[in-house]
Amino acid sequence: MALTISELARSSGVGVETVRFYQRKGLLFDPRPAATGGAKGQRHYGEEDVRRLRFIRSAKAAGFILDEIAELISLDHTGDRPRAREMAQVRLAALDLEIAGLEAARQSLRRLAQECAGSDEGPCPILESFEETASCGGAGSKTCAA
Amino acid sequence: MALTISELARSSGVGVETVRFYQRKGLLFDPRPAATGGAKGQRHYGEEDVRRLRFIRSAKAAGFILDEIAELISLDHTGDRPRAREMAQVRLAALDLEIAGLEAARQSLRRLAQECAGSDEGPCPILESFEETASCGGAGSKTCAA
DNA sequence: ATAGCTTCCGTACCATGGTACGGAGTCAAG
DNA sequence: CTTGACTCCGTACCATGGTACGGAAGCTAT
Repeated sequence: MALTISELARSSGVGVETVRFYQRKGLLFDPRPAATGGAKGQRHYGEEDVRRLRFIRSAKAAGFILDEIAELISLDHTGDRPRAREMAQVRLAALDLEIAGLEAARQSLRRLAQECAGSDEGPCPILESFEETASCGGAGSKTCAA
Repeated sequence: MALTISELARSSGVGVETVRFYQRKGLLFDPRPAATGGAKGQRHYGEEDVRRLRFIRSAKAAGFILDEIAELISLDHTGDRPRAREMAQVRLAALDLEIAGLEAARQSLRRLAQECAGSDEGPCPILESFEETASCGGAGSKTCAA
């Protein structure tokens, strides 16, 4: 129940340097305000830190950027529900677009993989295999959503 | 049928600077080898360039990075089908993981949005709403796939 | 032929999310 | 009480994918 930084890092599958990076960003408690842990120079971590680090990983997976994650964490403290709801809904909409884009891309890609199958006969039109997927209906992650 | 760089850019919804960036990266024909267009200093673009630019956009949507897209374009010229198939399948597998991750994230996010709904009563556990989504089964894009 | 918009080109800069380095301090075991 | 591992901290560096800047040269309409 009193983890070192490397144990905390391992507990969530990130590197020590990443934990320190998150501390600098304000996503995790920073030892510099001393007075928190116990020892003078060295900080130890507990359940709360593990939970926060896991939350960061999950929120990142949902497509939030680190600055937004910082905001979410502060919202969790202040309890600003309208803002929390808004952020969730905005991200949800973007997520739906991203997923749709990736699914369209998957179709094209499957087509490419199948047409270029066999050994050497038939078509293998790499450039053409995506042709119908232009415009934002089929485009993806960063380009069209976000 | 003889576009300027800004017309080419607009035709695919990117910026002029982006087109030039792609040229530097080797994704699009580069005017510097002169002898291609017609005029001395200024280059004009045709259908081929538009198609390539659109391909880049689609391949990016499928999650290929620019270096991979450069390789795909060269494969289209050399006709190395096994390599093309391999790249498509690797990306396809990664894409399936990414989509699964994003869909898991969507569930969590929807839960968050719903629980923080209403006006002020009931729970709004921002940090907890992702708790069950740890590990790679529910993690996403960059972190777990790729 | 001169103004005013593009183009060309190199170079520099930006955000995002880390990753690495080097030196000093701390801690626990032998 | 020294050795070796781990920590702290600032600072620098990295990849990815652009975006911006500034000067020269070209194109186009008046």
